[in-house]
Amino acid sequence: MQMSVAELLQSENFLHDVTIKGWVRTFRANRFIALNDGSTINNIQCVVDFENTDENILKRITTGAAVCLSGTLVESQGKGQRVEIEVKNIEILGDSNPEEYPIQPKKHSFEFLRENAHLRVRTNTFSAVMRVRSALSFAVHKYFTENGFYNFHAPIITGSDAEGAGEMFRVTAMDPKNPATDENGEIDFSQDFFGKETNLTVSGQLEAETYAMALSKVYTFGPTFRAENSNTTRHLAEFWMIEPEVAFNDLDANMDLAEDFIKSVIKYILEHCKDDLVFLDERFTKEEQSKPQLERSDMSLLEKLNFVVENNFKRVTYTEAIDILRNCKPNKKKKFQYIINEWGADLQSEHERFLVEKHFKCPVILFDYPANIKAFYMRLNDDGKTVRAMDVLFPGIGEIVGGSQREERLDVLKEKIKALDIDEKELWWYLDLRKFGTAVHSGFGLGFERLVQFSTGMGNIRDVIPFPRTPQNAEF
RNA sequence: UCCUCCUUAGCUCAGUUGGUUAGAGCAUCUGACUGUUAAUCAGAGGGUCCAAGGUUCGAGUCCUUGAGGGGGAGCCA
Repeated sequence: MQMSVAELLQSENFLHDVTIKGWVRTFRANRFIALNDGSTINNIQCVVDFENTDENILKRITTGAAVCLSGTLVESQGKGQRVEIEVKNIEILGDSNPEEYPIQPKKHSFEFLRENAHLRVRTNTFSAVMRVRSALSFAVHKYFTENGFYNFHAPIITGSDAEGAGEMFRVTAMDPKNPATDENGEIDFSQDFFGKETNLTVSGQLEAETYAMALSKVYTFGPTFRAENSNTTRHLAEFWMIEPEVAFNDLDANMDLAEDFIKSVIKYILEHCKDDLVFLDERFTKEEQSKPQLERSDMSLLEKLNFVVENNFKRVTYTEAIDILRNCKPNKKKKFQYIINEWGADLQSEHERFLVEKHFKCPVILFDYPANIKAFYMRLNDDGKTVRAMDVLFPGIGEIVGGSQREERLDVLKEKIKALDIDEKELWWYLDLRKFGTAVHSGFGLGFERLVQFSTGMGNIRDVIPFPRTPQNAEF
């Protein structure tokens, strides 16, 4: 009977004739194979009768080798594990030359493992992170499905350049050495594949709005591309974004949704990824201990996750936040790099961090931002100077959600578009939504990798996605 | 894009004020041992000190330029 490591470790009975396939993590004392198949963070100990085993086979049991073992699941004679496999037969499926295999049974730096991203998932940390990532992804679909949302696949290739969410990657089928040109020598996109200039999507929001205005509750969860030259621990050029959009929701309902959604998916992994989270919790604690005392987190990873699930996010208007910041110690003592003097200033990450990590000490939702620092589609408040925007700020990673109530009034939206010098014709279909059966509606974007970062305690966003794409890096 | 730090053995890292033959732990190989938990013990092999140029009697060490990487900032999710 072929079984996974996870199944065997949970087995209540001792079993004869079990077969298991996996990769060797360590081979100790010519006798003990620690075998892992990715089904769990834990290895199963497989005891080889080395005195009666061909020496040529024993030599091929090396770190990284793929093997098929069969034998009996028995109570372990040693400490450290409940059960183990008494091996009767060994088959080497795939050798792993120990002189060349980069993953050793020791601590590697994340930088080194990033260069070996095709092999790094064979380590405890990365396999744990990727299992949690998978569980979170499932929890996202589960939450929305159970709450009456329809999954909507937004296009990856987009023809509108009015999304305003940053630099885009151009999509073209033209020969870069010999592109079609018009009579002035300019590149003529009308001769390109789509007959117009096209890019990879930076957001599915505008398209999601169209679907929300028919299906009421929709969400997209897909790849998103930004050609920004961002070199930080929380930016990727290719990342996965979750964007719900709900007809008839105002900003309050939008904030309720964001908070309930985040709590729900974190609760899901707390219930379903216990072993992985316990491991990541220990890893996180060890890493924190190597940091200077001031920068250390005062909660463990599991404490942070439970805290988020059990406590309400603090909701504060931009105006209130400015008041708090203007009167806080670091501002008065000029400890901030950017001093907050007046209403209207854009908040820097040092200010967001202060509010979340020092002042409120919990997740914070900031809302009602000045109109001029936010996107054109956000609904203008009656005060004429703020918009119904909201950001969810998390400790350690900053902005995890950015969203808003959308401007549903045609005349107001048209004026905004005009003021920002955006070509109205580009957005004809977006404006149609306001012409035909317009309604209050809201939504937000949540960076999936930032959620995985928070959930796993990983410091660098490049370590929570299988193959990170960043400036100057698209290996694998 | 800006600021800052780093680049020495397969990996992680030491290397003093510029001074003879560049070190350690782990890994690998050889041998011993065998109920181990990143096994242990003994021995061996392993280096274009990121690259180019410069200062100097002498450069891993100082200077300049370049490349790659980390952290921070901006942009944002």
